[in-house]
Amino acid sequence: MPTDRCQCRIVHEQQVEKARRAALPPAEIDRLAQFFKAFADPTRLKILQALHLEEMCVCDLAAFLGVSESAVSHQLRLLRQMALVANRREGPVLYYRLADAHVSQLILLALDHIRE
Amino acid sequence: MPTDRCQCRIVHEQQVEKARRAALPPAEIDRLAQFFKAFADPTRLKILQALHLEEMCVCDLAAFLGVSESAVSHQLRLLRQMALVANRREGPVLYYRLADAHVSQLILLALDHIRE
DNA sequence: GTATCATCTGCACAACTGCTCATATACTAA
DNA sequence: TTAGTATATGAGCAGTTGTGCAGATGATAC
Repeated sequence: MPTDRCQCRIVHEQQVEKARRAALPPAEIDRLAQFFKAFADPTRLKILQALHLEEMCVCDLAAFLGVSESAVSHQLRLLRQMALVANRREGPVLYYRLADAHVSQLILLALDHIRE
Repeated sequence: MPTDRCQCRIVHEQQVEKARRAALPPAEIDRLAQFFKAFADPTRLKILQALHLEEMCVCDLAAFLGVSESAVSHQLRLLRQMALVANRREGPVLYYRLADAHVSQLILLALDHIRE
Protein backbone atom coordinates (compact mmCIF):
# COMPACT_ATOMS: atom_id res chain seq x y z
CA MET A 1 0.00 0.00 0.00
CA PRO A 2 1.46 3.36 -0.99
CA THR A 3 2.18 5.52 2.03
CA ASP A 4 2.37 8.87 0.32
CA ARG A 5 -0.95 8.74 -1.46
CA CYS A 6 -3.09 11.62 -0.32
CA GLN A 7 -2.33 11.69 3.33
CA CYS A 8 -2.38 15.39 2.64
CA ARG A 9 -5.86 16.85 2.56
CA ILE A 10 -7.27 17.30 -0.89
CA VAL A 11 -6.96 20.99 -1.39
CA HIS A 12 -9.73 21.35 -3.93
CA GLU A 13 -12.32 18.59 -3.72
CA GLN A 14 -14.59 20.47 -6.14
CA GLN A 15 -11.99 20.57 -8.88
CA VAL A 16 -11.24 16.89 -8.48
CA GLU A 17 -14.94 16.11 -8.82
CA LYS A 18 -15.19 18.34 -11.87
CA ALA A 19 -12.27 16.56 -13.48
CA ARG A 20 -13.82 13.19 -12.67
CA ARG A 21 -17.09 14.11 -14.35
CA ALA A 22 -15.38 15.41 -17.47
CA ALA A 23 -12.94 12.48 -17.73
CA LEU A 24 -12.98 10.36 -20.86
CA PRO A 25 -13.81 6.66 -20.33
CA PRO A 26 -10.68 4.62 -19.48
CA ALA A 27 -10.97 2.55 -22.65
CA GLU A 28 -10.91 5.70 -24.76
CA ILE A 29 -7.93 7.10 -22.85
CA ASP A 30 -6.04 3.86 -23.50
CA ARG A 31 -6.83 3.89 -27.21
CA LEU A 32 -5.78 7.51 -27.38
CA ALA A 33 -2.46 6.70 -25.70
CA GLN A 34 -1.93 3.79 -28.12
CA PHE A 35 -2.68 6.11 -31.00
CA PHE A 36 -0.13 8.73 -29.91
CA LYS A 37 2.39 5.97 -29.27
CA ALA A 38 2.31 5.24 -32.98
CA PHE A 39 3.77 8.72 -33.58
CA ALA A 40 6.20 8.55 -30.69
CA ASP A 41 9.08 6.87 -32.49
CA PRO A 42 11.51 8.39 -35.04
CA THR A 43 11.32 5.42 -37.41
CA ARG A 44 7.53 5.44 -37.54
CA LEU A 45 7.42 9.22 -37.91
CA LYS A 46 9.77 9.01 -40.87
CA ILE A 47 7.60 6.32 -42.43
CA LEU A 48 4.47 8.41 -42.02
CA GLN A 49 6.15 11.51 -43.38
CA ALA A 50 7.49 9.63 -46.41
CA LEU A 51 4.12 8.08 -47.17
CA HIS A 52 2.57 11.53 -47.02
CA LEU A 53 4.27 12.20 -50.35
CA GLU A 54 3.35 8.98 -52.14
CA GLU A 55 2.95 5.26 -51.67
CA MET A 56 6.07 3.15 -51.18
CA CYS A 57 6.89 -0.52 -50.84
CA VAL A 58 8.65 -2.09 -47.84
CA CYS A 59 11.91 -2.31 -49.73
CA ASP A 60 11.82 1.41 -50.59
CA LEU A 61 11.13 2.34 -47.00
CA ALA A 62 13.99 0.18 -45.73
CA ALA A 63 16.38 1.89 -48.15
CA PHE A 64 15.09 5.32 -47.21
CA LEU A 65 15.32 4.70 -43.48
CA GLY A 66 18.55 2.73 -43.50
CA VAL A 67 17.13 -0.10 -41.39
CA SER A 68 16.32 -3.74 -42.11
CA GLU A 69 13.18 -4.66 -44.01
CA SER A 70 12.18 -6.75 -41.05
CA ALA A 71 12.20 -3.68 -38.82
CA VAL A 72 10.11 -1.77 -41.35
CA SER A 73 7.65 -4.62 -41.59
CA HIS A 74 7.24 -4.73 -37.82
CA GLN A 75 6.53 -1.01 -37.67
CA LEU A 76 4.14 -1.17 -40.61
CA ARG A 77 2.15 -3.84 -38.85
CA LEU A 78 1.76 -1.57 -35.85
CA LEU A 79 0.73 1.33 -38.06
CA ARG A 80 -1.74 -0.93 -39.88
CA GLN A 81 -3.28 -2.04 -36.59
CA MET A 82 -3.76 1.62 -35.64
CA ALA A 83 -5.40 2.21 -39.05
CA LEU A 84 -2.78 4.80 -39.92
CA VAL A 85 -1.56 3.11 -43.10
CA ALA A 86 -3.16 0.83 -45.68
CA ASN A 87 -1.62 -1.25 -48.43
CA ARG A 88 -2.40 -2.67 -51.84
CA ARG A 89 -0.76 -5.64 -53.45
CA GLU A 90 0.73 -5.58 -56.95
CA GLY A 91 2.14 -9.01 -57.62
CA PRO A 92 4.61 -9.83 -54.86
CA VAL A 93 4.99 -6.18 -53.86
CA LEU A 94 2.93 -4.41 -51.21
CA TYR A 95 2.52 -0.65 -51.60
CA TYR A 96 1.79 1.26 -48.42
CA ARG A 97 0.01 4.61 -48.17
CA LEU A 98 -1.45 6.79 -45.44
CA ALA A 99 -4.94 5.66 -44.50
CA ASP A 100 -6.20 8.89 -43.04
CA ALA A 101 -5.92 12.64 -43.56
CA HIS A 102 -5.66 13.13 -39.79
CA VAL A 103 -2.12 11.82 -39.88
CA SER A 104 -0.63 14.74 -41.79
CA GLN A 105 -2.72 17.22 -39.82
CA LEU A 106 -1.43 15.87 -36.52
CA ILE A 107 2.18 16.03 -37.60
CA LEU A 108 1.81 19.59 -38.87
CA LEU A 109 0.13 20.70 -35.64
CA ALA A 110 2.94 19.12 -33.60
CA LEU A 111 5.55 20.82 -35.79
CA ASP A 112 3.88 24.15 -35.03
CA HIS A 113 4.38 23.47 -31.36
CA ILE A 114 8.01 22.42 -31.38
CA ARG A 115 9.07 25.17 -33.79
CA GLU A 116 7.72 28.10 -31.84
CA MET B 1 26.44 -6.29 -40.11
CA PRO B 2 22.79 -6.96 -40.92
CA THR B 3 22.38 -9.64 -43.55
CA ASP B 4 18.87 -8.80 -44.67
CA ARG B 5 19.33 -5.13 -45.41
CA CYS B 6 18.58 -4.35 -49.02
CA GLN B 7 20.10 -7.25 -50.78
CA CYS B 8 16.97 -6.87 -52.85
CA ARG B 9 17.16 -4.20 -55.53
CA ILE B 10 15.49 -0.91 -54.68
CA VAL B 11 12.30 -1.06 -56.65
CA HIS B 12 11.72 2.68 -56.94
CA GLU B 13 14.91 4.68 -56.65
CA GLN B 14 13.06 7.87 -57.66
CA GLN B 15 10.59 7.65 -54.82
CA VAL B 16 13.32 7.00 -52.29
CA GLU B 17 15.16 10.07 -53.54
CA LYS B 18 11.99 12.13 -53.36
CA ALA B 19 11.39 11.01 -49.78
CA ARG B 20 15.00 11.84 -48.89
CA ARG B 21 14.69 15.38 -50.23
CA ALA B 22 11.42 16.01 -48.39
CA ALA B 23 12.62 14.47 -45.13
CA LEU B 24 12.67 16.61 -42.01
CA PRO B 25 16.10 17.08 -40.37
CA PRO B 26 16.88 14.23 -37.93
CA ALA B 27 16.95 16.59 -34.95
CA GLU B 28 13.44 17.76 -35.75
CA ILE B 29 12.19 14.20 -36.16
CA ASP B 30 13.60 13.33 -32.76
CA ARG B 31 11.99 16.34 -31.09
CA LEU B 32 8.71 15.46 -32.78
CA ALA B 33 8.91 11.89 -31.49
CA GLN B 34 9.67 13.17 -27.98
CA PHE B 35 6.71 15.49 -28.23
CA PHE B 36 4.29 12.73 -29.21
CA LYS B 37 5.74 10.51 -26.50
CA ALA B 38 4.40 13.00 -23.97
CA PHE B 39 0.88 12.11 -25.12
CA ALA B 40 1.57 8.40 -25.40
CA ASP B 41 0.79 7.44 -21.81
CA PRO B 42 -2.63 7.15 -20.11
CA THR B 43 -1.52 8.96 -16.95
CA ARG B 44 -0.14 11.93 -18.83
CA LEU B 45 -3.16 12.07 -21.12
CA LYS B 46 -5.47 12.19 -18.09
CA ILE B 47 -3.39 14.98 -16.59
CA LEU B 48 -3.56 17.00 -19.79
CA GLN B 49 -7.27 16.45 -20.16
CA ALA B 50 -7.94 17.45 -16.53
CA LEU B 51 -5.84 20.60 -16.84
CA HIS B 52 -7.80 21.52 -19.94
CA LEU B 53 -10.72 22.32 -17.61
CA GLU B 54 -8.83 24.33 -15.01
CA GLU B 55 -5.59 24.51 -13.07
CA MET B 56 -4.91 21.90 -10.40
CA CYS B 57 -2.24 21.23 -7.77
CA VAL B 58 -0.16 18.03 -7.57
CA CYS B 59 -2.25 16.77 -4.68
CA ASP B 60 -5.50 17.22 -6.63
CA LEU B 61 -4.08 15.39 -9.62
CA ALA B 62 -2.88 12.48 -7.49
CA ALA B 63 -6.37 12.12 -6.00
CA PHE B 64 -7.99 12.35 -9.42
CA LEU B 65 -5.64 9.81 -11.00
CA GLY B 66 -5.38 7.42 -8.06
CA VAL B 67 -1.58 7.30 -8.17
CA SER B 68 1.11 8.59 -5.81
CA GLU B 69 2.02 12.25 -5.74
CA SER B 70 5.52 11.17 -6.60
CA ALA B 71 4.33 9.61 -9.84
CA VAL B 72 2.39 12.76 -10.70
CA SER B 73 5.40 14.92 -9.97
CA HIS B 74 7.59 12.78 -12.24
CA GLN B 75 5.10 13.08 -15.09
CA LEU B 76 4.64 16.81 -14.56
CA ARG B 77 8.36 17.32 -14.84
CA LEU B 78 8.34 15.59 -18.20
CA LEU B 79 5.37 17.67 -19.37
CA ARG B 80 7.09 20.83 -18.15
CA GLN B 81 10.25 19.97 -20.09
CA MET B 82 8.12 19.56 -23.24
CA ALA B 83 6.54 22.96 -22.53
CA LEU B 84 3.08 21.38 -22.36
CA VAL B 85 2.25 22.58 -18.85
CA ALA B 86 3.27 25.56 -16.73
CA ASN B 87 2.83 26.26 -13.03
CA ARG B 88 2.45 29.10 -10.58
CA ARG B 89 3.26 29.01 -6.91
CA GLU B 90 0.83 30.09 -4.21
CA GLY B 91 2.53 29.62 -0.89
CA PRO B 92 3.67 26.00 -0.67
CA VAL B 93 1.25 24.87 -3.40
CA LEU B 94 2.06 24.66 -7.10
CA TYR B 95 -0.85 25.06 -9.50
CA TYR B 96 -0.38 23.50 -12.91
CA ARG B 97 -2.13 24.54 -16.13
CA LEU B 98 -1.81 23.81 -19.85
CA ALA B 99 0.88 25.93 -21.44
CA ASP B 100 -0.31 25.81 -25.01
CA ALA B 101 -3.55 25.74 -26.99
CA HIS B 102 -2.06 23.11 -29.31
CA VAL B 103 -2.48 20.51 -26.59
CA SER B 104 -6.28 20.46 -26.63
CA GLN B 105 -6.35 20.67 -30.43
CA LEU B 106 -4.10 17.65 -30.74
CA ILE B 107 -6.19 15.55 -28.38
CA LEU B 108 -9.42 16.49 -30.15
CA LEU B 109 -7.93 15.64 -33.54
CA ALA B 110 -6.78 12.28 -32.24
CA LEU B 111 -10.21 11.61 -30.76
CA ASP B 112 -11.72 12.24 -34.20
CA HIS B 113 -9.48 9.52 -35.56
CA ILE B 114 -10.11 6.81 -33.00
CA ARG B 115 -13.86 7.42 -32.87
CA GLU B 116 -14.56 7.06 -36.56
C1' DG C 1 15.75 27.97 15.41
C1' DT C 2 11.92 23.54 14.91
C1' DA C 3 7.81 21.39 12.91
C1' DT C 4 4.85 20.66 9.20
C1' DC C 5 3.16 20.58 4.60
C1' DA C 6 3.55 20.39 -0.62
C1' DT C 7 6.49 19.09 -3.91
C1' DC C 8 10.74 17.30 -6.05
C1' DT C 9 14.41 13.93 -7.03
C1' DG C 10 17.57 9.70 -7.08
C1' DC C 11 17.30 4.97 -7.06
C1' DA C 12 15.60 0.35 -7.99
C1' DC C 13 12.73 -2.70 -10.44
C1' DA C 14 9.07 -4.66 -13.30
C1' DA C 15 7.01 -3.92 -17.68
C1' DC C 16 7.38 -2.51 -22.29
C1' DT C 17 9.75 -1.30 -26.91
C1' DG C 18 12.37 -1.68 -31.11
C1' DC C 19 15.72 -4.14 -33.18
C1' DT C 20 18.04 -8.32 -35.30
C1' DC C 21 18.04 -13.01 -36.52
C1' DA C 22 15.89 -17.07 -38.16
C1' DT C 23 12.04 -18.88 -40.15
C1' DA C 24 7.51 -18.84 -42.45
C1' DT C 25 4.26 -17.25 -45.90
C1' DA C 26 2.76 -15.40 -50.42
C1' DC C 27 3.43 -14.58 -55.06
C1' DT C 28 5.86 -15.25 -59.77
C1' DA C 29 8.42 -17.60 -63.27
C1' DA C 30 10.28 -21.55 -65.34
C1' DT D 1 7.06 -29.04 -59.21
C1' DT D 2 11.40 -25.98 -57.79
C1' DA D 3 13.76 -21.61 -57.30
C1' DG D 4 13.70 -16.95 -56.31
C1' DT D 5 11.74 -12.60 -54.59
C1' DA D 6 8.95 -9.63 -51.29
C1' DT D 7 7.01 -9.44 -47.08
C1' DA D 8 5.43 -11.22 -42.49
C1' DT D 9 6.08 -13.29 -38.03
C1' DG D 10 8.05 -15.21 -33.60
C1' DA D 11 11.79 -15.35 -30.28
C1' DG D 12 15.28 -13.21 -27.77
C1' DC D 13 17.75 -9.35 -26.11
C1' DA D 14 19.40 -4.61 -24.94
C1' DG D 15 17.61 -0.26 -23.97
C1' DT D 16 13.85 2.58 -22.27
C1' DT D 17 9.80 3.81 -19.40
C1' DG D 18 6.51 4.40 -15.36
C1' DT D 19 6.07 3.73 -10.71
C1' DG D 20 6.85 3.57 -5.61
C1' DC D 21 9.95 4.32 -1.88
C1' DA D 22 13.10 7.06 0.77
C1' DG D 23 15.11 11.14 1.42
C1' DA D 24 15.82 16.18 -0.03
C1' DT D 25 14.12 20.84 -0.96
C1' DG D 26 11.38 24.94 -0.36
C1' DA D 27 7.72 27.54 1.95
C1' DT D 28 4.98 28.62 6.06
C1' DA D 29 3.89 28.93 10.97
C1' DC D 30 5.43 29.05 15.43
